[in-house]
Amino acid sequence: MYEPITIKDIAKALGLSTSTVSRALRGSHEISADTKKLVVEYAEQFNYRPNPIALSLKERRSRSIGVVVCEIANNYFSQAINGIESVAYNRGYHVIISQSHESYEREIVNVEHLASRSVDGLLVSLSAETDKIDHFKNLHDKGFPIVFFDRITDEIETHKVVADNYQGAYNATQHLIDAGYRKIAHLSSAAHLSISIERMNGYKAALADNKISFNESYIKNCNHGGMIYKELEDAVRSLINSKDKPTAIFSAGDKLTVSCLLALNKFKVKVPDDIALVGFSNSPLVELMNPSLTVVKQPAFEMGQKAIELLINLIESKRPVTEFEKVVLQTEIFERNSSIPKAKPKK
Amino acid sequence: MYEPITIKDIAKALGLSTSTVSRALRGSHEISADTKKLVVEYAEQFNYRPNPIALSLKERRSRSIGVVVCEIANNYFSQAINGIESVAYNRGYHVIISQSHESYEREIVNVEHLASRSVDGLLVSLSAETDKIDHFKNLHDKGFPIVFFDRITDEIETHKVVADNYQGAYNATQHLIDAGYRKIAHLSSAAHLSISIERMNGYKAALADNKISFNESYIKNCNHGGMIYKELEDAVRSLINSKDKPTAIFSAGDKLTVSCLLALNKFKVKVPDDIALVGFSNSPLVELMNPSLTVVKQPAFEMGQKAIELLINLIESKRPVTEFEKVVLQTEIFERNSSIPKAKPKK
DNA sequence: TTTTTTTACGCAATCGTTGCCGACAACGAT
DNA sequence: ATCGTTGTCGGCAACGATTGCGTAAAAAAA
Repeated sequence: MYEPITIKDIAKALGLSTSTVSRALRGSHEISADTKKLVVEYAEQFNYRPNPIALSLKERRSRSIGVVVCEIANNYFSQAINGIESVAYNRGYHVIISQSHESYEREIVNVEHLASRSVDGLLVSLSAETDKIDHFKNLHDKGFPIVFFDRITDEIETHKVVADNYQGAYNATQHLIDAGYRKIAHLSSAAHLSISIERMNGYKAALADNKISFNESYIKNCNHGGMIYKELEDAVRSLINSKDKPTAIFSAGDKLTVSCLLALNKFKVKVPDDIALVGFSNSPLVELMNPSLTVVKQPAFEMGQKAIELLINLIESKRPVTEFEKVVLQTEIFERNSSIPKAKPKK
Repeated sequence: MYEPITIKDIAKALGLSTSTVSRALRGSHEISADTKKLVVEYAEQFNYRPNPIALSLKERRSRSIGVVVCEIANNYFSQAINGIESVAYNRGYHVIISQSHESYEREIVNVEHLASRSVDGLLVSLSAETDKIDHFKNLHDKGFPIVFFDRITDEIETHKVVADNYQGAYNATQHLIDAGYRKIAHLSSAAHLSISIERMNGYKAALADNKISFNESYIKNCNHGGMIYKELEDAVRSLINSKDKPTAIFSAGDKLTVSCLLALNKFKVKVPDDIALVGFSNSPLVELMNPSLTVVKQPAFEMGQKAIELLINLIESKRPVTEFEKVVLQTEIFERNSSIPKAKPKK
């Protein structure tokens, strides 16, 4: 079987003690040049690699961090993970990814699994189902390093990284208004999520600034964040069948935006002629869609980078950190065909 | 700071030895019911969790497996990873994902990093740049468990999981031929990859079976698997500018297919009127594209599941395994608008 | 009562590595 | 010749958990 060489093997082969070998390998000044050379060459020849598990046990840290997201098959998260990885790699950390699939139960299980000493810290974006956060609070109270990104919570004081969801939603809504749409529905994920609240506020503010009254029946929430297609389809159906049918939809999530277009196609609703569509999305493919989608894009890669930087700072900090940072990065809107200016009505 | 409770703490608090505590926790018959109850209740109260790192060191295994893929922001791989995760989770394994970004160097670094005793086995899909596989061979020769999936190699004898790329490519090509296209170009990833070879063979076989002569100039390879857009764009440009311009393109990869459509749009080539397009893709979004894409879809989730099952079997096998399995799963073709039957020419 | 068996627990080694302390030789200074 | 210093290196313990072996006390058998 696969039995890698250890420091003991080297010590035995060379007639030295393990401590001498260890020091020689780490270049300690207490070891003579001759011995060092001997040890280093032997180690190289037999391809010695220090056992990271033994090191973890000794140093009481694993040099790995856990990422808890709802889904990696989501452009926003896979881009964020790329950002996370790029920094983690350079700073000598492993990244362990776990998916909640928007389930509260699975999030708890994953967090427990990761936190029980196999990672040094956690990078978290809450699942859509999660409305209680005791599983994070307990860890955080014990001093376990956690950084939230994207879907954050106010109940825990720690570093946080988010996009400017308010402004992004405001811009999207304003863009629709500028294009001549006034009956704008809002399709969102679970209502309690931070991103949902902020985007909703941006949407409302844009309406208010344009003296458009807010219509409660235009708001549709999908509590499973679009994971369950039927939920989304029902929401879209009720919108297009409502008495005062909206002329545009602003959707607040990657999966929601795309699924919404799917549902509209299915219902033979023409976009943007019958209903315009603008949504949050990080997919590079929306440009190729029929019609090409106007989207608000989050700086996912940068958010991931910033989040893990903050986390590693927490982990490597000598004394307990009490001052926390909230990083807010700007979104960008890409205007395409799904929201081209509305033809003047009733001529 | 965060200092979790250990078996020693329990022993000290209860005036027992660590061995007694350990045995009590694992329900050994050598421990009296009273002592067991005492220990278990104390452990529960203080939320004791065994230190997985100490266990790893003792048992010489980490109960985690490494996944080496080119990119997780790719529908095929994120779906495959979901399959991997679903099985790993149930069998008590962690999954550590690393991305090569199609780079040979990074693949080597990642593999070394993972294999130096932080994972019990490896699930590998080769990067597009990889043409030497010594880094895997060395490990495999030492008895380190590896299972290849998707992009495999013939040079290492172990379990493998692939889609029926030959048949998938054959079907795609035949589909184009049935729709009236005969000048079919083939856009592929690096030529040496197993998937490229198999798909090329399927493509050639379909041409031959329909008595269409093979045209070398219709073959374009992107050695970076579509990671570098310009490479792909150059390939598409040279196809549409060639003397005997093809009327259809069969592309052999997720990123290639989508980028190809992007390039064709950019060059104002109408799909499918000017050039039809069929490609391998696992994106759920191709249905929404303009035009909706005809694709060959791989059973990614199932491939991931099967691959990790085989890997765990290897890891947990008592004696060295010498009989290896090659699992081949069928692809499925979804016919859409990018390959609708060609209008009769020259009327 | 004596011997044997059973019960219930502790001791110490182990996994691979590092930190601390002590040992011992060679050396120059006194 | 003695002392202190410096340069090299080994021994031991520790990180947290498991486990084979040993053994005291209690229970059962003689």
